[in-house]
Amino acid sequence: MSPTKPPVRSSPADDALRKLIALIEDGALATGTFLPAERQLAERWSLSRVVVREAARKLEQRGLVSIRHGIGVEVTNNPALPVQHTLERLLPSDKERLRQCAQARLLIEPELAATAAVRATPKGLRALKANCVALASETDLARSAALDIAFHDAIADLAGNKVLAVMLRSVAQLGRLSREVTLKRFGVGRAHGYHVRILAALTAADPAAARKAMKLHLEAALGDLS
Amino acid sequence: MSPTKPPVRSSPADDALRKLIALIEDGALATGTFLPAERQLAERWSLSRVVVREAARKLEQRGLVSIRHGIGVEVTNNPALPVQHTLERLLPSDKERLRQCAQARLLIEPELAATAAVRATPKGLRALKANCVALASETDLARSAALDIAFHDAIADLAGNKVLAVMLRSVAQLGRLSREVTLKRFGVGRAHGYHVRILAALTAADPAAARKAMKLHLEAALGDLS
DNA sequence: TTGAACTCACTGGTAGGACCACTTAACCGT
DNA sequence: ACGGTTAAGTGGTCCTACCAGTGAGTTCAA
Repeated sequence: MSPTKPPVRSSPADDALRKLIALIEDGALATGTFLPAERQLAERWSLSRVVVREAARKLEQRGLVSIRHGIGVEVTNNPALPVQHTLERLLPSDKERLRQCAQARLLIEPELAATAAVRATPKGLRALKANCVALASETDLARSAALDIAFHDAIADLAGNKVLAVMLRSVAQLGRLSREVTLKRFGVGRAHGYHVRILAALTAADPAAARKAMKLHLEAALGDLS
Repeated sequence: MSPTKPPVRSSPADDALRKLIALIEDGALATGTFLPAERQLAERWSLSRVVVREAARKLEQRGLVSIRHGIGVEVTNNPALPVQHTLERLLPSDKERLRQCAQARLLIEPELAATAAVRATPKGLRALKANCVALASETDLARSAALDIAFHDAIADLAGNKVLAVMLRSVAQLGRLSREVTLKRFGVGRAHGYHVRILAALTAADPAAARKAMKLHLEAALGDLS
């Protein structure tokens, strides 16, 4: 009798998940802001709190939000997080994980740098330069590491390949602590020097030079691990 | 007074998640088998059904299991799945996603092939050969595509870098349908020819030849997209 | 005998209400 | 002005009942 039954496949949980994703991606919920409370969303959408909860959990697993007990659900939008989880599970040994991440970076990043050299925009270059300046005068270790990662992320974004960008971001964040060790041992000066050279190659729109500079940088930084 | 309070941070949900992960990774629950019913696990561990549920959902998001209404929770162990989700969300456009995945594969796979050439074991090579033989005589399109993906996955495993392997697996599965199109248009013959050449290079333990053969294979297959 | 429909006992999915645990900020007495 | 208390907000957990798919066994008619 009712031909609309079979075709529709929506379940309440899927609906809630989709709605939340839409809210976040449409910019209605910017990163750093908080989602409405679970109870509110449940009432507003006429759903039980359970389904809202599960939708939020899925978002958390996908790196879109961060759920904090007693605080709320914060929009983080870190697509690299699920990849990090996967790699941490697959490679429990810190040492081996870092080694393979290093290998991956050595393969991916020089190519990203080369691509970025030909696709860089003035705006992007200015941001990289600002990062370099900030790194030079930064004394706090954690912030230095964050700036370092941001520099590499920005280059990946400039290259325009989101697939490679999210992969790089994942492995880079996984090696975050080891990077702090390196920075502590050698200071930020060495990293800053390499960054400047990479930036120069990008500004000159010289792919070969960018590739080479990035390769040298990584080999120096990653060589410290052994 | 009680110094044991602050240090312990375990929450019921985390406990359940950890227990399930342990069960799966220790081999107590092989892939393809089913987890005990939610109600059973809840009673067995003296937890509410909610926390067991949430643990199962997290496992699903991480690609470890697949939850099916009315059936049960099946262990799948597909670490590439979360990465696929991420990429699908980041690149909604099929065309652009495939283009960037192709670029990523072109960068990663030749290097994996080269590494595999020097690290291949007799057992691994036999498996690859069996895959080649199966592909040659396979007529079903979907199964052919699956064999194709399996061939590339096996090479990634031989290379020994799980980071790159999971990345490759993700992008390869994302391009699964486009691959079926290619296979349909050109038949399995062409793909089989390339695979044979790659296998020969691996058997000869010749990294340069393996790299080149893989590069040719990808360029041929991916060129069909344009 | 065969086969199609039904029944029933599973599975996960949803609902609603009560309460626990954590955070924050406002409040109040010292 | 300070420090502890309180209260209201958040997510976290529990319980119980019920809804919704799935599959196997049963029944009964052709």
